[in-house]
Amino acid sequence: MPSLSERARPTAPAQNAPYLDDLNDAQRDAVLTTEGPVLMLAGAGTGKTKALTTRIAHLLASGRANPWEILAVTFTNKAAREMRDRVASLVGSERAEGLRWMGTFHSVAAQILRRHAEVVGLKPSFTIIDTDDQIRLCKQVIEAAGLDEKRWTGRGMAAVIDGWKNAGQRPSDLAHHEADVFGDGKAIALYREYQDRLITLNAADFGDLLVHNLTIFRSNPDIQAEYHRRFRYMLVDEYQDTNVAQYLWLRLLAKTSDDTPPNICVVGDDDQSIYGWRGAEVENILRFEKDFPGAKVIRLEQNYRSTQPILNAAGAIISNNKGRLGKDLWTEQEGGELIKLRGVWDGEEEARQVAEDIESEQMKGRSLSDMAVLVRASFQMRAFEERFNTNGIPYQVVGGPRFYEREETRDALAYLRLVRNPADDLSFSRVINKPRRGFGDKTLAQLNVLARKNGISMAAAGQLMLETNELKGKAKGAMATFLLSLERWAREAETMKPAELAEMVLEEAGYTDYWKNSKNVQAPTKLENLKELVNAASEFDTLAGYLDHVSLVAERSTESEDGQVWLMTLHAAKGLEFPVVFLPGWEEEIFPSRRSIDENGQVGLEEERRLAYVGITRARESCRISFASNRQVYGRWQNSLPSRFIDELPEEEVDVLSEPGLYGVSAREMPAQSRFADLVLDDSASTYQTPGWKRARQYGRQQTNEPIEGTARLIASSAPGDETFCKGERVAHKKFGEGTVLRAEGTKLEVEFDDVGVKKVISSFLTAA
DNA sequence: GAGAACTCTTTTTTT
DNA sequence: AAGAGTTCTC
Repeated sequence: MPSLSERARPTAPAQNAPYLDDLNDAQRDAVLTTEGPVLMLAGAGTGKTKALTTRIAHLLASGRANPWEILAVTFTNKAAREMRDRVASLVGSERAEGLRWMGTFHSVAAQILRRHAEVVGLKPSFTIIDTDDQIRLCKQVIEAAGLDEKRWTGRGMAAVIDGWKNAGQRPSDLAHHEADVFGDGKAIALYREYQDRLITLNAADFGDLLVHNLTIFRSNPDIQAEYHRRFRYMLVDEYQDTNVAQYLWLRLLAKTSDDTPPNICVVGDDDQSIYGWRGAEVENILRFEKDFPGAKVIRLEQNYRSTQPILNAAGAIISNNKGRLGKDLWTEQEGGELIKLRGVWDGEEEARQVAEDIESEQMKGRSLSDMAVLVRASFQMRAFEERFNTNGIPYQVVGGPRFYEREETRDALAYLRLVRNPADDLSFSRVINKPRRGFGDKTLAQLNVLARKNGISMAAAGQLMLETNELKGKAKGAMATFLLSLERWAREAETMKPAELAEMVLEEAGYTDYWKNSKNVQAPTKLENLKELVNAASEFDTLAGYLDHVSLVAERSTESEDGQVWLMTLHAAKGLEFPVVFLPGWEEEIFPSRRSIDENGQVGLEEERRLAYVGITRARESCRISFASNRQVYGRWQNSLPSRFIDELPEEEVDVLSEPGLYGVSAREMPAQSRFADLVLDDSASTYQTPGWKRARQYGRQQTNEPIEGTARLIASSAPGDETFCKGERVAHKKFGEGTVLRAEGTKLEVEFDDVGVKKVISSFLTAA
């Protein structure tokens, strides 16, 4: 192996290169420290991608590495694409094209696995199955094991297996007691059976891509060494989101025979680790310096995105987390709008207020696409969509159903997968009777049994049934035709372009006609989608390349439109920024999400808090947080308390816009220590002491320009002197329906509602029934 | 094998 | 509430 000095062959005086000019000191340091391990701790909005891409450009421009010697991994295709584009703009597209090891963890791992598939018992043509197929396969395994399918679901089993794969564990790596986590003590056996079936199917799930890589590297040191030598420089984006398998994978690739420190640069922000629920380990980043002794830690703390109040608010919230590496974001900007906080009566009201705010910003000349509504969970989106529709505000949802998850695209792809890999029984059973060919459940079960018994694929079993004359009448002819077509398509696939092939297969299989003849109202759309699918295939030269693309690039419809408000989850917003950000639904149980805390306690809470941090730091100029007193969840009304994160906001950075008295829970229900307890209407007609309140009252509406129609009414009706109700009386409530008063203390009542159970309410919200 | 009636589930999401 | 999935019925 050539020594470091021989390898380095600078062609340009690096320190003067033009691409270094608009970097700050920390960024420049991150670019120029090319040798040895580097941990780049990059806070939100500190120019991380810039540093990363400039670093790659520098490695190329200075002659330290050829494009194919750089491994650069990200989590999403979007991030990979952005990285490639930005490197291209620095060093030209030819050199950027050569970065063939730049991509997602999964796509790089898939490339490696294709070359060494035999090592783990796969053929290079293996199929990459998605979550849906994974669940279906799990279901089959559960059924075959004779377990109660009600109790043990495919989804549950897939989740357990995913967890193990995220941790890099194969069946043989598991401790015996792990068998108890699922399926009556059969968890490990089920896992093993699942893996066996995958091999028979010549298929790998997403987790396998990484886990098989680990197996390959560990059992073949020469292969491991080959890749280690190849990847002279390694870069990892969003390191805080890596799971154990990815971590081990990186360590294997970075491992030198002589303990030379590897040239690995990881970039991340422990405060933005929000994917723990899918196996990410913040510990990986917290431990980096131990893992890679002598690592240089570079902190990017100058923020180029947000105003000081926004940074202060975000910083105050995140400081409640323990075990952080610690960063302090600062900005050269001065002043800026305070965080606006508003409490409202219910979810609809909240949406109405946000819509009004958006319209008033628009009136001031702000583009709609400069504003984003970021919610904790997607069910919260509906209220906003409805409101935006009634107000005629154009909006775009990020996320949602993906192209490649639709029925018709999955069917079409199943046909193509089957052409490439006849052993793919999942695809086989998906399309064998679509369009109808006269194969019912019976025949399918028969095929399955035969295939299992002989250890052959269902297609082969079909052939066998033809030869033994087990099929009769229509089914016989149909099976013969289908199998012959498959063979023919496979031959054609060798020469035909994927797009032509796809068109031909769908046509000859009768799949296109299937939708043409369908009375389904969506049939025309589905036909459109099929066309689009064929279209997409025309960008690829090989069927293999195309299928890998659709498996690994679950592209969401991301074409951003100008003049549309953004609506997305906090998770989807990571890495993005907007001048105006709305953060609705800051209520206990919703945000922080109850489930998160139930399942992961303090750890879960801290992740929720990081989510709050991510949310606030998306805002450039204006950040508006709101919470509602009542909300409909799963079709039931429930009342809620302001999120604890609201209490963690620094008072001096917050402007409270709510009107007093609108909050419909009693003061008793507020956590006693809450500084915002004052927001709640209480017996003594309340004192409002927080600075925000004082400001709000002092300046009133003139300053905030926030007419609150709905609440004004509510306030008026909750004035003292309201009617009161007695125990046992029947009452009616706008949202909760009718009920009986259980207890009455002044204006505060406990009512048992017929539909929604016992609630504490204030008399002003009730009428006699 | 299709349609109706029923039950169940319901976060965040990439690959 | 609503969608998905399942079961039942014809």
